[in-house]
Amino acid sequence: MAEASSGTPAAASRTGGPDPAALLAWYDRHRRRLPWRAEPGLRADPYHVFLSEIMLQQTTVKAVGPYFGAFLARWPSVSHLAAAPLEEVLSAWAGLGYYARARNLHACAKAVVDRHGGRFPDAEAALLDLPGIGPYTAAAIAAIAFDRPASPVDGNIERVISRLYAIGEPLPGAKGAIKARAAALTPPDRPGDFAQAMMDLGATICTPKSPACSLCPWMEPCVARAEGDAARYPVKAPKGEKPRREGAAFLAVRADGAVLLRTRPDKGLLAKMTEVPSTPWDSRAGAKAPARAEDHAPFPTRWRAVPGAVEHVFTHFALTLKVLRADLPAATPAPDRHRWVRPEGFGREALPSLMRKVLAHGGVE
DNA sequence: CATCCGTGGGG
DNA sequence: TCCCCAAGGAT
Repeated sequence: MAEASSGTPAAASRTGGPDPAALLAWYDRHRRRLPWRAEPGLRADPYHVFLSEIMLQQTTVKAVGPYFGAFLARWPSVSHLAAAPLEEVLSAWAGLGYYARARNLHACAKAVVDRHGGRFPDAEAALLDLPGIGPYTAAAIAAIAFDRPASPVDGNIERVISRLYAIGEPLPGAKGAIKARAAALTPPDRPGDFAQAMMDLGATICTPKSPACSLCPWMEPCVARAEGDAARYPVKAPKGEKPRREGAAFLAVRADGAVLLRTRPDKGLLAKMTEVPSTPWDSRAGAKAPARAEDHAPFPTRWRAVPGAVEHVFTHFALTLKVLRADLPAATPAPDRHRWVRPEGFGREALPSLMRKVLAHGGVE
């Protein structure tokens, strides 16, 4: 066991396996500079690591950048974030998607303050107990922020490991084997850098479609590369069809420019986010005698169809939304649980991208 | 273990 | 155009 885990090039050539030191050397030369990362050799702020890791879940580095900066400027510490109203966190998060992350981010900040005195725990198990922090994020924070011997496995690392060892079992079944391989490779001295090195390798060299194997520090030990087609890993289970739903949104616009909005329910899709009132979204297959859209209108008036429609794709279904617009006097009152909001106030609303599309399609803003 | 949960960009 | 994907978690 001791010889297999020694990270010297000699040991690697003896065993034929990948050498962690080779990857770390590559990382020291080619690491990405990212807003949440510390300078080489320094340890990143746990709050920065936490915030970035939550934002980066299923989300690209490019998309996260502006949000990370805005959050850090507005809430410089976990205590500031914990003290913020949830509505403000949601409106700041609007557009980034997966809004349960924002709710959990806020709940987690409060838990860190309440249960840990405002300091993040450094133990993986304690991190795992926090809302919104799962196996990946717990290991990532432990390794990156505290240099604890943890082995986070994200999509990048799944891809790198599955190619390195040519793991033919499809995901997600292969996750256990991949995690075991990753843990076995993790060097005890630089676990945080090693995790980030694997992610950088996956993001810049060992990419999903056409990996740049000739530039890879692990080209020689990579079994998939030796087979000749690294891109066929990781093997994944086939995906099902994406159903389609449709509905209509009611864009009521007052003479003073205010638009009628409301807050979505506490659970489910876009929970607690702001929406333009709309009909339920029905799957078009089973709807044979759909009720008239006007039956779901916030109030009876002359609704006029805006030409065209809004198309939006969620993770598990695609949506076509017609927009019905009505122009009303400035004195029109808001129905129960609705509110009038002028465009200057949109920035304080938790408007998801779909609702931005609806507003734009209806000629607002 | 399967499903739900957003969004925007790239091949 | 369409499909895939991006530092996953909760239930």
